[in-house]
Amino acid sequence: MAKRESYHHGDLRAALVEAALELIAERGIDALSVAEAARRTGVSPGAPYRHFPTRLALLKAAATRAAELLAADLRAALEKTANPTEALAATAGAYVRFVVRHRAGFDLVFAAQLRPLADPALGEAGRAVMDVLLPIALELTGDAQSALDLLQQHIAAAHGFAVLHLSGFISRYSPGVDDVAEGAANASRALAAAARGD
Amino acid sequence: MAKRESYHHGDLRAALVEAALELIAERGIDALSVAEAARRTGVSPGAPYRHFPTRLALLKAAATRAAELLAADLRAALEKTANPTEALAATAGAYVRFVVRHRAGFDLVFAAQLRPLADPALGEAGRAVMDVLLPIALELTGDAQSALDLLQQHIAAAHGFAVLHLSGFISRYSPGVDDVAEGAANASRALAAAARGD
DNA sequence: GTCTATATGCTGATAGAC
DNA sequence: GTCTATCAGCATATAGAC
Repeated sequence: MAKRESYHHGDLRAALVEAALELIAERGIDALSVAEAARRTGVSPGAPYRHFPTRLALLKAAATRAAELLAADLRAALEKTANPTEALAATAGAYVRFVVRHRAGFDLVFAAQLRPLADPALGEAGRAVMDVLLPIALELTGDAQSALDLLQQHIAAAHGFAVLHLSGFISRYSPGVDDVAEGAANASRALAAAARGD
Repeated sequence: MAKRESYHHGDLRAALVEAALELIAERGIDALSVAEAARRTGVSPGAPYRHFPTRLALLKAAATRAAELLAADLRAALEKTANPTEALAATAGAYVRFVVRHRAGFDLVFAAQLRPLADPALGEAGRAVMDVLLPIALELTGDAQSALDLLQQHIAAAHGFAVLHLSGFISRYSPGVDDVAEGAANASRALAAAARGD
């Protein structure tokens, strides 16, 4: 359902969200600026306010889009994984790559600042991401509480690898993204093994 | 060795670093502003430039101080730990508490932005932190490479727990810092067990 | 209804004169 | 150290063109 191609853009809203994601990828969440997103989209500084009443609204839209992209990446990583442990490890690697590419992950999608529960689209997108991971953890642990615990550990480890790589700590030991992704995958294998009660 | 108590402060430099750490704790690393640090210290906006040529220099000094405080917290956590696994777990919990309190940890101390290797004081302070953790990992694994791998996993997991708690993700499942610290400690126990080759 | 042009009012990083 | 600029970047508001 494309818009009527009225002005310079058929869909300025979507273009702004894309620009916002690019900006976040380059300079981080805090550096997102409505003015800069407008500049990159080739519109005037006031134009975004037809679509987003405030900077926070644009950030929420970007977070929602990020969650959709993340869920897709995680689902893709799950194809051709043989067992639950390897499935979990695959999502760890995919998550690291996602965060390194977009400079954002669960921290953006679930940022308290965005009140994700108050925004239906964002809340739903976040839930969709969790829905990809929860069945894997459940399969590994059997009961719901242990599954949540494992998932927390798994996500925390992957997120830590990603952000510490970005800030430069991990990269002084393993320079490439591939190494970092593999490191996170190994951590998740270890956590899965422990959760299975080995 | 106090300065000569010339103007309003005996030691403006130290006061500014403290103010910088407070600001970071309240609003995050990106929000550190020289002007605000000056305001809190009760001096004019230009005063800090007598001690720090640039905002980045103040940030480096704050990172150095943070590393010293972190090393002290980790050492304190190690007292009365019975075995290497519990020692590792204890540092995970202490690290989470530190990051939650200061809104900064390894990401600040080793931030590539700060070129920690080019700053002797910061580089040394960062090394001191690692020197607290390395022996524990070595005791667990026996060889250096596995120790580094374990340490990476351990730090990444603890850091992930802390920052995801801060952004609001973890806190929707476990509200208190204590729970989060314990979650990180458990993750490190699992990682240690796997590294020991269970 | 969607945008452009432009302005307001703020905050910050520095610079220079005292 | 102080004070007083300078200059930039941003969020957001408004007026009017299409």
